[in-house]
Amino acid sequence: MTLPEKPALEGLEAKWGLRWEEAAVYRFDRAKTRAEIYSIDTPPPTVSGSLHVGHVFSYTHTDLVARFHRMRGQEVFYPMGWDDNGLPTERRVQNYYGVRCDPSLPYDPAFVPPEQQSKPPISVSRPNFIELCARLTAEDEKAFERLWKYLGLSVDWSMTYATIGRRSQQVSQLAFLRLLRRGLAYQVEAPTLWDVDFRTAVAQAELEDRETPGAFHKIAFRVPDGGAARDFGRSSVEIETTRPELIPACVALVAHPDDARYKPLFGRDVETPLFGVRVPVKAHALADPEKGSGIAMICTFGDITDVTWWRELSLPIRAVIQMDGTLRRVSWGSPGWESTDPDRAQRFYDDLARLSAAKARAKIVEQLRASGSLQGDPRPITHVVKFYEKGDRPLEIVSSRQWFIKTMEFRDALIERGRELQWHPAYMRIRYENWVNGLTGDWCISRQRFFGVPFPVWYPIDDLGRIDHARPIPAADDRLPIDPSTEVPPGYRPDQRGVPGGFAGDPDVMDTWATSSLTPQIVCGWPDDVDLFARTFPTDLRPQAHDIIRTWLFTSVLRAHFENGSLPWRNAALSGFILDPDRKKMSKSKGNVITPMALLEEHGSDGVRYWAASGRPGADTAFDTNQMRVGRRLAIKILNASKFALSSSDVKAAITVPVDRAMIRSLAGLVDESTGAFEEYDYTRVLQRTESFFWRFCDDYLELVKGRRYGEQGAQGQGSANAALTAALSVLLRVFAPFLPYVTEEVWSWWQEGSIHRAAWPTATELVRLLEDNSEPTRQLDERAYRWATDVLFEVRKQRSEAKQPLKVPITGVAVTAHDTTLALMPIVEADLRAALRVQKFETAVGDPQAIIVRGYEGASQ
RNA sequence: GGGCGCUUAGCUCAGUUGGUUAGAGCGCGUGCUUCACACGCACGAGGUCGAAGGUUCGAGUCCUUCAGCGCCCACCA
Repeated sequence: MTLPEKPALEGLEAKWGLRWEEAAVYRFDRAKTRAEIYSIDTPPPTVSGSLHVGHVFSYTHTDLVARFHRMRGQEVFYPMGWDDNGLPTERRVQNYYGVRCDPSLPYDPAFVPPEQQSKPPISVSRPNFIELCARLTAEDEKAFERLWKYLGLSVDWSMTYATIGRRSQQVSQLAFLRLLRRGLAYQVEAPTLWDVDFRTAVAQAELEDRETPGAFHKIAFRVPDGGAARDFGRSSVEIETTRPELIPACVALVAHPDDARYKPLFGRDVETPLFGVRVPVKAHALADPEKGSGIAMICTFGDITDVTWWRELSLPIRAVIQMDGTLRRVSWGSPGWESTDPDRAQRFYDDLARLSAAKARAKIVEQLRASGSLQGDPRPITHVVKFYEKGDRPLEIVSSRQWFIKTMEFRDALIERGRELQWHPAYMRIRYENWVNGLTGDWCISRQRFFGVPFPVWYPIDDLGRIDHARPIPAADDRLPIDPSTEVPPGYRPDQRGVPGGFAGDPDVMDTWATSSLTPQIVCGWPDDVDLFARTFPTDLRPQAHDIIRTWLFTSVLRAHFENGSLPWRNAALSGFILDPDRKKMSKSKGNVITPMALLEEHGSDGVRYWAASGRPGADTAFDTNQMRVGRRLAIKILNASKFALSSSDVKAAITVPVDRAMIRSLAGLVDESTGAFEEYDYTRVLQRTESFFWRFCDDYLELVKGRRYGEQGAQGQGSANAALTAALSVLLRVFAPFLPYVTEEVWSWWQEGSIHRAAWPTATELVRLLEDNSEPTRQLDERAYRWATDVLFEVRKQRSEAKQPLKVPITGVAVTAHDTTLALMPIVEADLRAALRVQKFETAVGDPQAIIVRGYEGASQ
C-alpha cells in the first residue's frame, strides 16, 4: 500500500467521475429480480435554462438513498430524465431563433433556422418548431449531465429520457387513447381557465394567487317600475364589483336566500346600466351578505364563483372576453343580446369592443360615471386574483373545447391510494388529501400550444365543412407516436386535410403534466418492455419537491390508478426548498446567480453534498456555504485520519486491548443506528451521528493509540491497534460513502479492491466478530476503561490549556486520586495515556473525591 | 376561513418511546507549529428550550390555550 504524502481533495471529481464511468459502477443490471432491485422514478428537471442550488440540494437526497440501497446489495434502477416539454422551452426557442409556430403549415424538411434572430418572427410548422426545441434543449441537457456527474449522482447514464422524446410521446398518447376508450378521457366545450397571453387553457393545479391592486365600483342597477320597485321600496339596487367591464356579460344578480334586504327582488328582473339588459335576481347560499353590498353581479365569466353560479342556477351565457383577452364585437338586439334600448347599448359598447379588459374597465368607468350609474368614486383595494403561475395577466375564464381526464368521481379512491403510500415525512400526506378534497373539476389536459405531445386524434369534416368533434378518429396504438398535423388518419388521403368530407387533426397538445404524470411508466418500459416493467414497477421511490404534490405527485397517482390499478411507487420522499439566509424562499433570480458548478468547484462536491444532506426530508433549508466548508473540512479530515490509520498497518493481531474493543463495539452501535435511520429515509441523522462519532474517534481514539500502534508497547498491542484501526476505517468510510462519494472512494482505493460504492454496507456483526472476547463482564470493563481514559485525557488537556504553557514544557507527572475500582483501570490505559499526553509518569492514590492533578504546571504563571 | 409545519446558545440545527447538572457545528475568546491534519489541535465563555396553564414523583419531550414565522388549500363578488 502506498499512501500519498499530502492527500488532497482537488481533482477527485474528475478522477473518479471518469473511472466510475469506465468501470460502469452505476450500471443497472436488469437480470436481477424485482426483490433485488431498488427502483427510482427520478424527477426530470425542467430544461429551460440552468439548474440552481435547489436542484443540487434535492437531487443529492435521492442519490444518498440510491447509494445506500446499492451498498446494501440491491441493484439500483436510477435513470435520469429531462423535462424539455412545454411552455418554458417554447418561449426560449421563440426568442432564441426568432420563430413562431404555425400549426397549419406543412413540415419543411429543408428548413434551417436563421443565423441571426429574425424580426418579424418567421412562421414555421409544428414539426419544424419541435425540431428547434429539441436542438436547443439538447445543449442544455448536456450541461445538466455534466453538472450531475460532477456532483456525483450515481445515475446510470445509459438510461436517460426526455419528456418530449419519442418514447414519452408514445406512452403519453397510448395512455391517453386507453383512457379515451374507457370513457375516462373526454372532450367538452365548457368554461375554462384561460391565459390570454399564452392563449391556452390551464389547469387548476397551475393556478397561483397574487395580491393585485384593484377597486370596488359601486354600480346601480335599475329596478323597473311596478311590483319589484314597490316591494323593494327603491328604484335601484347597488352592486359592488372589481370588474365593471363585465357588465355587458352580466346574466344575473345573486344574494343570499336569507338576506331580507333582497328577498323582495328574488325572481324579478333588474336592468343593467348602460346596456339595459334585463337580468334576474337569484338566491344562492354562496352569496355572502357581508361582502360588498351583499348582492353580486354574475357575469360569464369573471371568476370561478361565476361559473358555479352559472352552472347551478342554469343561467345563459353572454360572453364578452375573447381568447386574446379583448372584448368581442356584439350586435345589440340580436338573440342573446336583447336590450330595452339596443341603439344606446350599441353606442356604449362600440367604445369597449376590441379593448383589453383593463382598458375596457377604464372606459366603462367613464361611461358609468357620465350616466350616473357609478355611485361615488371607485374604492381602491388589494385583492387576491388568480394567475397562471407562468403568466403575467390575470386569468380569464372563456368557453372553449378542451380535453379532460376524469378525477372528480375518483376522489375517494385517490385518497385511499394516498394512504397506501409511504410518505417521508409522513405529514406530507395531509397536503395531498387537502388537494384531492379541494378539487373542483376534472383535469383539463389540453393546451393550445405547440411544443408538447399532440393528441393522437383527427376529426371528420362533414360536407358543409364543419368539424365533427363528437366522432374523433383515434390513431392506431401500434403507430404511436403520431402528429395529427402532418400524419393522415386511416382511410384518408393527405389531400383531404381540411376540406369538406375530409379530416382535421386535433390542433392541441397535452399539458406537460399529462406526460410527466407517466414518468413511472416511461422509465419502467411500459407497455412494450414487459420484462423490465415487471422488474421495476411500481418503483420503490418517487423523490420530489413538496410544492408539486398537487401536480406531479397527484397526477402520477391518478394515472397509475387508472392504467395499472396500483400506486406508481411505494415511497414518496419530499424535499424542502432552499431558503435565503433570511429564511425567505430563495427566489429564482437569486438562486440562479449562484451557479451550482461554481459552488461545487469552490467547496468540492463532497462539501456541497454534506450541506445538502443536512436538510431533512421535507424541511426547508437555509442556503449556507458555511456548512459546505464544514463538509469540505470533514472530507479533508477523512483523508488525513485515513492516512494515519493506514500507515504501518502491516503488523496485525487479534483485537485484544480493551480500548480497541470498546471503540469497535461503539462503532457497531453506530452502524445499527445508521442502517435503521437510512431505511427510514432519515439520511440526515446518519450523517450527523457518523460525523460526531468520527470526530471523537479522531480526537480521542487516534490520540490514545498513537504510541501503541507505532510499536511502543510491543507487537501484540500494535497488532490490536492496527486491526481495530483498519476495521473501523473500513466501516466509517462505507457509512460516509453515500454522502461523500469522492473522498471515500479515494481513500478506499489506497488499500481496497473495487469501488467502495459497490462494497457491502457495513454491519455490526462484521465488527463484533473481530472481538474474541465479547462477554458481558469484558464489555463492561472495556467501556469503563475507555471512558476513564477519555476522562483523564480531557482533564489533563484542560489543565495544560489553563496553564498556557508551550508544549516543550514537560508534564513531569499526573497525580490521580480516585476510587480503587477506577484506579484498577489505570494499568489498562496508562501506557496509551502517557504516549497521548506526553506524561512522564502517573502517581495514583485511593481517595474521594476524585482528583487529577497535573505536575509541572501547578505553579505556572497564567 | 380550513389545514400542516416550525419556534432550543449570536447563527444553523440535534435532542428517538417524558428520567440524573440541555447537546453539536459555525462564530467568538484563550493558548499551542504536537512526528495524520494550521484546510490543524486543545481548552473556554454562551441557553430560565416562543408565552401561559395543565397532567406527572419528574416535561425541551405529553395535553389545552395563545402568539410569531413559513407553507399548502379555499367559491372573497
